[in-house]
Amino acid sequence: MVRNMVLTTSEIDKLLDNAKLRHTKQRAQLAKMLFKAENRHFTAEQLHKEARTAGHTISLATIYNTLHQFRSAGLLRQVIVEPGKVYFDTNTEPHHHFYIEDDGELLDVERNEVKISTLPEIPKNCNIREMDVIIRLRKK
Amino acid sequence: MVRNMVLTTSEIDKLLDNAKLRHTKQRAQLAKMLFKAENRHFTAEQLHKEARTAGHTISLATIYNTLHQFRSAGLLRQVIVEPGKVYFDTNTEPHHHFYIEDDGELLDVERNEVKISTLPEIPKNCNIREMDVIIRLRKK
DNA sequence: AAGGTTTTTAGAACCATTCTAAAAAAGAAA
DNA sequence: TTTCTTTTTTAGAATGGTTCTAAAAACCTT
Ligand SMILES: [Mn+2]
Ligand SMILES: [Mn+2]
Ligand SMILES: [Zn+2]
Ligand SMILES: [Zn+2]
Repeated sequence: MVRNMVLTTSEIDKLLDNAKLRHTKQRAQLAKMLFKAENRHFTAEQLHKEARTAGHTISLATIYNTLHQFRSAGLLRQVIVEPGKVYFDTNTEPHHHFYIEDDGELLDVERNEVKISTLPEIPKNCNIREMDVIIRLRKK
Repeated sequence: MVRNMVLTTSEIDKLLDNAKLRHTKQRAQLAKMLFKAENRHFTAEQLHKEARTAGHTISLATIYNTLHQFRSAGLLRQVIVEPGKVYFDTNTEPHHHFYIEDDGELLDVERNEVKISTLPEIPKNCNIREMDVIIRLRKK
């Protein structure tokens, strides 16, 4: 998918088709807000506020529904760094995070920026699903 | 602190003294439940249920109060791996975790079992507070 | 346009956690 | 021990992010 600019209408159509989701006003608006050049980390409520500010009429329930649908389609992933709050991430490549605790900001760390040379033995009967590295930061 | 057995009454006294907490029945009961030979990972509600089962009369509010006090005293740390739920950990050494997603179980990974040879550049004006590695597992 | 299906929505429900404020316990002073 | 002050415990209310419910709106096919 092209990602070096705002998506065109036909690119949004394609995105929703690929995700096997019907083309609705709300899904198109959210797709357009989310899938631009830069990756983003955000919560459902932040996105809701942003959509309303942009003049879109969309309920919080639809934000949640759509985010989960995008996630099932592999367009978003979740990041858990704080109790009682879920971040969504447009970067679906395996990667890691800085978390600036002072203001709740997440920053990407490319996978190759953290070189892990030794791994512990995995418990029997288990497979690795994912490995998260979270580097928690405080501002000086 | 001795940790290769159940704590004696005087060891619990010492633990509460060090934490600058008054010696109450509830705090002593919880300390005795928590600080044994093996480290534990648990939620507040799990601990509440366990305390009631052991015949102790203690409210959930006191469980939360005490866990936070123990944490401030450096006797416990929190682990965040799932939305809407906080795990407490009696292992306060820097270390990492396996998280078995199927049954919500946390397992310790010693710090030296994960060798990290390259770290990304830390954003300006920030210091590392902590680094968490969570290896998410699924049962075969 | 009609009919059947999916989506959106407002508001209720949920649930782990925190808060409130009153009763109980602890400690100090006498 | 009695009294006084401070801290702790507690039941239950409140909170807040998320999910659920079920009815209205939008969508798609015929
Ligand atoms: Mn939020
Ligand atoms: Mn719990
Ligand atoms: Zn990211
Ligand atoms: Zn641990």
